Amino acid sequence: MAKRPPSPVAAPVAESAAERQARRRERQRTVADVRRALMLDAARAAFFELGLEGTSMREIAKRAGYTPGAIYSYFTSKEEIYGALLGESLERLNAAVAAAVAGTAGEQCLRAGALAFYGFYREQPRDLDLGFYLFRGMQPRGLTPELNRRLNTRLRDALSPCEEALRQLGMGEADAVAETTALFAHIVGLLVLSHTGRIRMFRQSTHALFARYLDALVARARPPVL
Amino acid sequence: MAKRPPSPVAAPVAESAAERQARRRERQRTVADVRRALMLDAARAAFFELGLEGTSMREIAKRAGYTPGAIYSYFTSKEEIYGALLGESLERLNAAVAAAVAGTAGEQCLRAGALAFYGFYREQPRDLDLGFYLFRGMQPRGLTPELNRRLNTRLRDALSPCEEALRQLGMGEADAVAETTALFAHIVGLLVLSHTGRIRMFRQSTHALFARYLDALVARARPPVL
Amino acid sequence: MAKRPPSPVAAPVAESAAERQARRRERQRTVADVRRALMLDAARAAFFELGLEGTSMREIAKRAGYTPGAIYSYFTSKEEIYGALLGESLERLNAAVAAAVAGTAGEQCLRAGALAFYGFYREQPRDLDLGFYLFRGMQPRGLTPELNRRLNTRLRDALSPCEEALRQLGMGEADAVAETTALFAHIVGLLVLSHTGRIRMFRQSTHALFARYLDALVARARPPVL
Amino acid sequence: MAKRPPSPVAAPVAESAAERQARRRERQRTVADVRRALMLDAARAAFFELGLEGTSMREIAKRAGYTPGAIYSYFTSKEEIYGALLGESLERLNAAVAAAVAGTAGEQCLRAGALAFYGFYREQPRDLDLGFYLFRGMQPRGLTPELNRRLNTRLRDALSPCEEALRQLGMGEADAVAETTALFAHIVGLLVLSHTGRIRMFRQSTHALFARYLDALVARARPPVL
DNA sequence: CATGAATGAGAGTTCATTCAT
DNA sequence: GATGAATGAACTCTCATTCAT
Repeated sequence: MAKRPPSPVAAPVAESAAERQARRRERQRTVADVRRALMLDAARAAFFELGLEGTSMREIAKRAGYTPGAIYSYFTSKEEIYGALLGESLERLNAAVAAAVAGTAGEQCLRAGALAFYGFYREQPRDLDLGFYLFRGMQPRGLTPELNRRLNTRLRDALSPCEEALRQLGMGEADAVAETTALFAHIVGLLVLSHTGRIRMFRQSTHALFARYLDALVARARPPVL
Repeated sequence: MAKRPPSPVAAPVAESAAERQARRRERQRTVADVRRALMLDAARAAFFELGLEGTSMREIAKRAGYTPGAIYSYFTSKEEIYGALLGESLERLNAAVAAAVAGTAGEQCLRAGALAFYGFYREQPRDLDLGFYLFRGMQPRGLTPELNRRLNTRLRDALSPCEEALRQLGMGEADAVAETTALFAHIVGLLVLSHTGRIRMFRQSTHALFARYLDALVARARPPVL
Repeated sequence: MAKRPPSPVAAPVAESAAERQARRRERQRTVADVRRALMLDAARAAFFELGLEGTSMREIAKRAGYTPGAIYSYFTSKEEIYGALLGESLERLNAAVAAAVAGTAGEQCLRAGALAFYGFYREQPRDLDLGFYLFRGMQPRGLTPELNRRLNTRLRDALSPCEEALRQLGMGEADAVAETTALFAHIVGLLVLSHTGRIRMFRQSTHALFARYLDALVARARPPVL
Repeated sequence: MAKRPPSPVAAPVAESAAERQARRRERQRTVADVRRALMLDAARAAFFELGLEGTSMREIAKRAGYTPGAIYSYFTSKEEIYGALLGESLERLNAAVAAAVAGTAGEQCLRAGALAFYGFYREQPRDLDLGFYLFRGMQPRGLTPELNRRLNTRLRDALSPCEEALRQLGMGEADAVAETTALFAHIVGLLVLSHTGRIRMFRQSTHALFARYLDALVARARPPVL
């Protein structure tokens, strides 16, 4: 991070005007970076506390100890802040995963890495919001509890044929429910990834992935006969 | 109230005042229903085009051919509109699933039902937004394509240990990538369901479900030695 | 109230067309009066419960069992309702006073009448609102309790010279406070009456009345020397 | 932060950067105060012209030469404006009273103070509205002059027993009318003070005060026989 | 670089009143 | 006479962003 290269042979004499200017520019850039980071800290704290859409530029500025206008010296828009925050979130994610898999291999590595990834977002949902452009932090606001229950029921209704089929295929009660829930989650996950364009980075076809999941599920439900 | 003098010789076809009033009321209710549906159509179109949070009451009114105040004759708030729209979305979902599984059983039913569920949201992402309160607020605008690519890379980096582990366990190249992507989707799906409270309706523990998924994945990666 | 004059020589034969029409008109007017009264009842109840400015035409209509438009068949505007309500309030006031003074005379009458007048408004502040065009029922809304206290203090400060003077003139502590409060009330009362034009009906000069009050107060404070 | 290179030969008159900044801050605060006062002026003018509830933030902004949003840099809500205006009104009241009683004592002080208090509100009724939350909402518009006259008559009717009693007790015609009017004003004043909670600040009972007034009135009406 | 006042657009909601039916 | 949908204007307040200083 220290951008000033150690001058190997420090000239005892006065530095040239050009050198002085270069050093000054560098120092300024460092100061600017610090302040930028300070604002990002404020923004992250605000986002995590108030949600993406509950956070105004005023709020960020206040928390950073600046006035609204000052932010625009470091970021061109609110969205740029969002982008910077997302980048930083991903660095933390990578660090968490790397720490978890350090010194492991094979199955242990798979389990550790997957759990770290899962745990990262599990513990800090706001990072998930950040990662998938989710406003409002996915809270059911304004829906009466009763309406919410009714809607949940209908959602579950749509999955009941699958649940019933799993039982028909010989699955136990508890397993059928668990597998239906997992199926539901898998579908939602695939779709969120698909709609946010995240799945493209794996060059995978959403359809193919889903077909694959279904095959494995059927295999689990109808165990090898022999 | 009956202003019509009693006709001494009531024609058998003439309807009574009460009947007329009843018919009038019904007609009005129908008209009201039609207009309510009209507004819902406008709201759905607006939501689908502008996103949930980009849609204002003014916009809905304009699309429906009304002034803002008129909406409040049919809905008490913006959130009620959202609720109505969500309810209707779920009805369409159930209809789609029911049609797909009609006359099937066992594995065929499982596959048909799951595919219908998946396909419903696949084809109309806004229904997914609706169903999971996904307010997509900031999207690409602030994210330059180049930044987006860089972020995607970092996201993928976080999953590379798992991918590598799968290969170590003997999985082929293509399978390893596919399973990693599927793992990613499964995690995101579980988390979205968890944060929106949808998983509660199955009375399942997110952690247990994830452990189960991991076990199955390991089993797939390291086939029975027999 | 019965508007139909008793027909002295009731013709046993059928009444003329003109008579019939007259009777019908009268009946209709009676019906209309009843409905008007019904709406006034609803309006009064709403005003008394929600205050003058918290009451909307919708609210009045709902309480009367009608739709908003219907009101306009009986009143040309919200303000006309207010006028009618005020008239009716004054009738109740007169009835209350009349009942109180019935069978009294002299001092007893004075005391009974004044107390009845006072008690009428004391018990039902909304009638006071009505009588003096006071919106919001005179509640200090939106002022923090602390600010309210501060302002009250400043108001009292403005009266403290008078209080001090009363003590200087020989009045006891308690009496001085009481007389200051009474002075305050008298001033406010005179001004409210003056600004609402109510004092004109007595053809009295506000100034003269206030001078008179002051003279009496001085006399009370400095009792006759002899 | 100091961008000015240190002047090797500091002129004794040159102010330091800190001084300059302090001066700048003060100037800005003064400017802000001026603008705040400007907005208060606009608000007062609007209130005085349109009444408290007829004045919107838009109106205030327009009169101050700003857009609605600008007001919120100086006041957090409409009610805060109201509070500030009321506070300022009370300061003017205190100044007026203080000026009037300066150098007086005893009876002279009592008369001067009371008259100043009375005169302050007499000359500017809107200050009275401000001080007692008198939102005059409906006023004459809906009350035709003729209806107003009729209502005034009924109001006077309610007081006629008292007027008559005063005459019975030996009071002259003119005095009876004056005392009745004064009684009316006193009642209204007490009630307004009571309903706005202003009487509480004197820790006086409205009832006791009214009884006291009545006693004094009776004493005036029936002079000591001696 | 930082300020902070100001903009301008827009948010959801309410209301008295009108008028075709 | 009554309905009730609809209007149109208004309401308070919030926000990202700009810009002279």
